[in-house]
Amino acid sequence: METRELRYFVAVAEELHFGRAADRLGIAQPPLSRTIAQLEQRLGVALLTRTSRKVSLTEAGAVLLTEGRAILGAVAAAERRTRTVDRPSLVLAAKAGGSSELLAKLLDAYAAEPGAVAVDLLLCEAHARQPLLDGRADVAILHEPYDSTAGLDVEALHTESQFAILSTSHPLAGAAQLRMADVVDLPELARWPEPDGTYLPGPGVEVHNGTQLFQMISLGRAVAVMPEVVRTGLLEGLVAVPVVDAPKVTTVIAWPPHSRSRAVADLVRVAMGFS
Amino acid sequence: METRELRYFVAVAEELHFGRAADRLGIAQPPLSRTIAQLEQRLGVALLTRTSRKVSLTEAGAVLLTEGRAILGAVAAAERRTRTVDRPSLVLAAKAGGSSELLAKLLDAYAAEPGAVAVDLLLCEAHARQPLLDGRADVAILHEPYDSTAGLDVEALHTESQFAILSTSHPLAGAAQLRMADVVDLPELARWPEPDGTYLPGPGVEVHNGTQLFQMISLGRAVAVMPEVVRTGLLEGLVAVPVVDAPKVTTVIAWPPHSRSRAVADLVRVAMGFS
DNA sequence: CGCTATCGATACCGGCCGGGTATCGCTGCC
DNA sequence: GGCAGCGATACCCGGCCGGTATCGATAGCG
Repeated sequence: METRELRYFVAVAEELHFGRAADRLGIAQPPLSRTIAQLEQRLGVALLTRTSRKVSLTEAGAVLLTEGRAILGAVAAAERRTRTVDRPSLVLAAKAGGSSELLAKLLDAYAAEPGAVAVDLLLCEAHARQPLLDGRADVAILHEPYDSTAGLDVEALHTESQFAILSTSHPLAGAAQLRMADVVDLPELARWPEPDGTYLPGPGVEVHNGTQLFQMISLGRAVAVMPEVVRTGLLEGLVAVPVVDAPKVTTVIAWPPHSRSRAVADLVRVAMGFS
Repeated sequence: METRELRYFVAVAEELHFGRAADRLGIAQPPLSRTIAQLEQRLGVALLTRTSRKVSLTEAGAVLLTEGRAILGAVAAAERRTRTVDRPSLVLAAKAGGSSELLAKLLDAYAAEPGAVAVDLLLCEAHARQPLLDGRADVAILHEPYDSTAGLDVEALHTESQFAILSTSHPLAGAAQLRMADVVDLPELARWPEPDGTYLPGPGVEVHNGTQLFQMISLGRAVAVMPEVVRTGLLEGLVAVPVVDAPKVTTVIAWPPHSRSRAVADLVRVAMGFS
C-alpha cells in the first residue's frame, strides 16, 4: 500500500464523492476511480459501496479511513522532523486561551535549564493534538478527557474539577453546586467542534472559540462546563458554579512516541517538576 | 514520501550497505541508489554519508529510520486490520512463559462475556509488542518497563517487585535480600535480545528464552532479575532472592490507538476488572 | 414514460518513472 | 600497482499514472 493510494482513498472517504475528491487532489476523476479499485482488489476487500448516485463507506473502509489518517499524519510528521533535525528548535502547541499561567511558568523554568533551545509557541484555536500528529509541533499541552491522547506519550501535570459557566441571570446561577444531570439537557449547552472542524448534530449552540463562547454566555444564549482555571478573570456578568460529578480535567504534556529530541525530554522533565 | 521510498531507505539504513539492501528488497542496486538520492533531494537533507567503503547514518537519517519503521509497521497493521474486519476475531499477544495464570483468568472471564468472540493466542518468544505494531495482534499483554509502550494505549493490570534468580550453589543464594548494585556487575548476568533480535555488546550471557535461561542458571552459568511470578513453579536447584531496589514490573494490557474493535474494548474492560 | 443531469466506470493514449544491464570512479588491501 | 569491493552514473525498456472521451446507470421531473 503506497501513501499515494492512502491519500486518494482518504480523500474519497471524506468527500464520499469521486469528482470532488479528484478536484481536491488536483487530478481527474478516472485515474482516481481506477486507483481505488486497484487498492480494493489488492486488499481483497470492498472499501466503498457505490451506486451511480451515492458513495458510502463499508466497515473495512471505515477502518482504513481511521488508520489511513493516522498514517498520513505520521508520514507528514516524519518528513518535517527529518527535515528540521539539524536546526534545533522546539514547537510547543497549546490551546489558545488555555492555562496561560502554567504555560508561562513552564517556559520560564525550561529557559533556565542548561542547554535550553528556543521554544516557539503554536497557539491553536481548536485541539492542540493535530499539530502534534502531523509534526508541526514537537510537544503539546492537552486536556484529558477533552483531547484524545491515543498514540501519544503523556505525563499528567495537573488535575482540576469543572464548573458550569452561566450568565448571572440564568435560572441556575444561584445554585451552590450543580450535577451533570442539571446541565446536559439544557438546550443552550455549548457544543465544540470535532477534531475535523465539523459539529455533531444535536441541540445546543455551536461555538468556535472562547471569546465567542463567553459572549454567548453573557447574552444568556449559551452555557458551558469548563475547568476551574477559567474562573480567574471571568467576565463581568458571568458566574462559575461547581459541577460536582463532572469528570475531572487533567492537563497533560504530550509528545510523539519515538521522540528522539533531547529538548523535548528536557521540557517534559521540567514540566513534571510542577506536579 | 511514498512507502516504497521508506521501505528502501529503512532497508539501506539497517544494512548500511546498498548491495545487501538491494538483495533484501529483491531489486538491483542502481535503482536503489537513485531512489535514496531522490528522497534525500526532496527532503533537502542528507540521510546517509557514503564513502565507497562505508555507509553510515546522519542524524536526520537516524530520525527517519525510527519514524519510518513505525510508519511501515502502521501500514502493515492497517492492511491487515482492513482485510480482516469482516471476520471478527481477536488475536492476543503475550510473552511465552509469562504470567499464564493471569492469562487463563482473563480468557475465561472474557469468554463468559455476552458477545465474546474467539480469542487466538499469539505466544511470542521475545517482545509481544512487535505483533501489535504490525497488526498481527489486536491486543497484547506487556510488561513495563521491559516492553516499551510508546504509541500504544495501555491499562495497568498488576504491579510486582523483582527477584534475583540464582542457582542454590551461587555465592549470593543465601542472602535474605539483594540490591541492584549486588547483581548488575555480575559477569554471568543474563542479557535479553533487543526488539530487533540483536544483542547489545557487553558482558553477560546471551539468552533466547526462558527454558534456556533456567537451564543456564541451574548450571551456575547465568543469573537473572525477574518479576515475582516466576517464583511459582521454580525448578529444583534454583532460588529467588528479593532485589529490594529493582524497578517494579507492571503488567499492562495494550492495544493500538484508534482501535475500533468492540471485542478489544470488551477484553480490556474485563481485564481492568482484575486490578 | 421518456428526457436530462449527474456521477462513477471504461476505453484508450502518451509521457514519465521505476527497474534492468553495463560501466565508471573511488578506496582500502595485499 | 594491481585488484576487489562498492556506490554512482549512463542508458534503455516497459509499465503505470494521469489525461480526454465516452458509456451506463439512476434519480428527478414534467
